[in-house]
Amino acid sequence: MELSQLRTLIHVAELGSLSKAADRLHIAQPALSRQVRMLEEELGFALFLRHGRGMVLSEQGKEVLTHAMRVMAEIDEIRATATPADAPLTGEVAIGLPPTVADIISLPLAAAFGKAHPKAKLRLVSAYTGYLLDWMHRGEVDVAVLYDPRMARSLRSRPLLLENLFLIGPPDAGFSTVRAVSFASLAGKRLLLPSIKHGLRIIVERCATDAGITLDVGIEADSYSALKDLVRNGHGWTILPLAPIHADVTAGLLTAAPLIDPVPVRRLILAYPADRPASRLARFAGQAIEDVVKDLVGRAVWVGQLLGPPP
Amino acid sequence: MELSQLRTLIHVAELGSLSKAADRLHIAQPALSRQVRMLEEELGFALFLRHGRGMVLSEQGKEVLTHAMRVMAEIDEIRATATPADAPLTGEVAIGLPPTVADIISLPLAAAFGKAHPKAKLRLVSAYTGYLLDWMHRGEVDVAVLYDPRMARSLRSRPLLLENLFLIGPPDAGFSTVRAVSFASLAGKRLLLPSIKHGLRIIVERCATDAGITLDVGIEADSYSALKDLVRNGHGWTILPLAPIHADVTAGLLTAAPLIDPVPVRRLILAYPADRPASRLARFAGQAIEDVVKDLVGRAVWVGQLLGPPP
DNA sequence: ATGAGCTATCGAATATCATTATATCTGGTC
DNA sequence: GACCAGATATAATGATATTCGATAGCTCAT
Repeated sequence: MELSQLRTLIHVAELGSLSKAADRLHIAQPALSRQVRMLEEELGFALFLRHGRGMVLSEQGKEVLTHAMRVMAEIDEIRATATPADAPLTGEVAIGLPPTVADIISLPLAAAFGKAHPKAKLRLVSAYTGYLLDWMHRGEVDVAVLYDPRMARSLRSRPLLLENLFLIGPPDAGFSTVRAVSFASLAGKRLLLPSIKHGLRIIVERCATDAGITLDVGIEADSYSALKDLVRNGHGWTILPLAPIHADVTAGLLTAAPLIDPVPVRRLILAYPADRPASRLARFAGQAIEDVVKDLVGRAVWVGQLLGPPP
Repeated sequence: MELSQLRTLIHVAELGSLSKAADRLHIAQPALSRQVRMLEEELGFALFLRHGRGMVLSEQGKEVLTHAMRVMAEIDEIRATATPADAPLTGEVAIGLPPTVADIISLPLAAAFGKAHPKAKLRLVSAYTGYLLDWMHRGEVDVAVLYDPRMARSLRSRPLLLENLFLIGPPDAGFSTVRAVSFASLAGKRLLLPSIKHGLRIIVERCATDAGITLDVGIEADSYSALKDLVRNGHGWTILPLAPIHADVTAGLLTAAPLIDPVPVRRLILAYPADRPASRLARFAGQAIEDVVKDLVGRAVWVGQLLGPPP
């Protein structure tokens, strides 16, 4: 088995054609034909199914492909060993972020990448934790911030932040971040919250139960920018982390107050896929996220308790 | 970069000598010299430090080595793709087990391997969770059963079993597995327990606190076979999972009773290293362990609650 | 039916790699 | 301090593999 054969496999599988792959790799097509054939002979089964217009991976071929891609990732790591740890890297990394988190850290994160690895291609994927989990397993996302799914069995994760949730109202509600509001006082107040499918809603409902009240939810909105707009226009209050609406608060468009008795908190984790080692860029991304979060918490833009990993 | 170069790197690094590696690989020494040199030229740094009696890895070389080994593991997986999922595999796998667990599952585990993969080399490593964690990180263990360390950040783990701990006494204590004993009734009784460093002792102490009593620990013994012998000879009672002493109980050498109020339980997890994908053999080992545990619990040899992973 | 587009095969040219023989280096020993 | 043993590096050579261009054979779409 040769590395060139694996590389050929990867490109042919992607392009679905020997000739196209030959074109891309700048080597003649018969060479690729031979490489594929030899690999198939060595393994004893067909990697591709030929059909007059090209070739597609067989089932076993798909499995081999995943391993081949891992091999190439390792080879890249070996090449990267040459360069010092903080040298600019190239390549791609996909970072998954929940929408509320993306809003607040996308900018500083991109800045950190621009400074440290200007040639690296950054893909910021904003989606709900459920989707992110799925994409992570499928290898389309390399690192992600998740709301603790408590079933991180196929993930490698480290705790990131225990973020406090704030009561958000329009300016005339007169909330202040230094004057806490008890959860019980929400009884009877009209609230705007995401639907029960959201982790955030579940947390809020549990707090309501603990406080011995039931919530009066006027409107359910899953989009949090919709929530913001509705609150700003006086349709009620909502409960969100402070970070993504911090700018609105300082601009006087919204007001926010800490909640207590109980304090609603949401646990954020930083997760890597467990079925393959994280690339250098992915590790850098994770570190950068931690740094950004630390900075935001230090500047009280994001309110919560930093969770370092156990030493 | 070629696979042969990486294989050479691995063997030379292990043997510390080009000539010895040449001997083992059945190729001439200059060939290896050339391969190493070419790899070094491609990477642009020294993989080995030459010193008249051989060569040792440089710091960067060590890092490259870990990647090279992963590459080889992936190549092995590709080769294994050829054979159907349940075909006999070859190779090696190291399984880490806490002593009490090793005692009860080593035999059926070895039997399962003998039947399914007779040519595979099995290494059963029996040690405390702390050591197993360490060895797992260093790549010397491929799968392990652990007492939940609750800090499995660099592990991929799945819950295995919530095992109940039993009160163990000599035959004349007259315990029965169908007659529960309350924790509170242990007050004033002479107990033999492992030292506080052990997870088991911590659990027992917490239960004692919950039950509002303090334990009278006569002898501390970390070796659990020593514990068994001491109990058998009337030096006191101890608290252990049922499984490893099940044979003694059926043989009438010891008696055991379930404890309640509270029920002391220990959480077992099945863990794989997270920094590299598990090999087929490792996955088989994990599956075999789950099967064995399931069987033992079904036959009431091991008393506890099976913890399937969430679907 | 026919042509476009693809893969498989063949032989010659080329490049690559392993081998043998030998030179060079290093570290310990007398 | 010179020598020797054991190890790595180098050179020349021959065997082996790989690539390339040309071409045959196949499949699908028009």
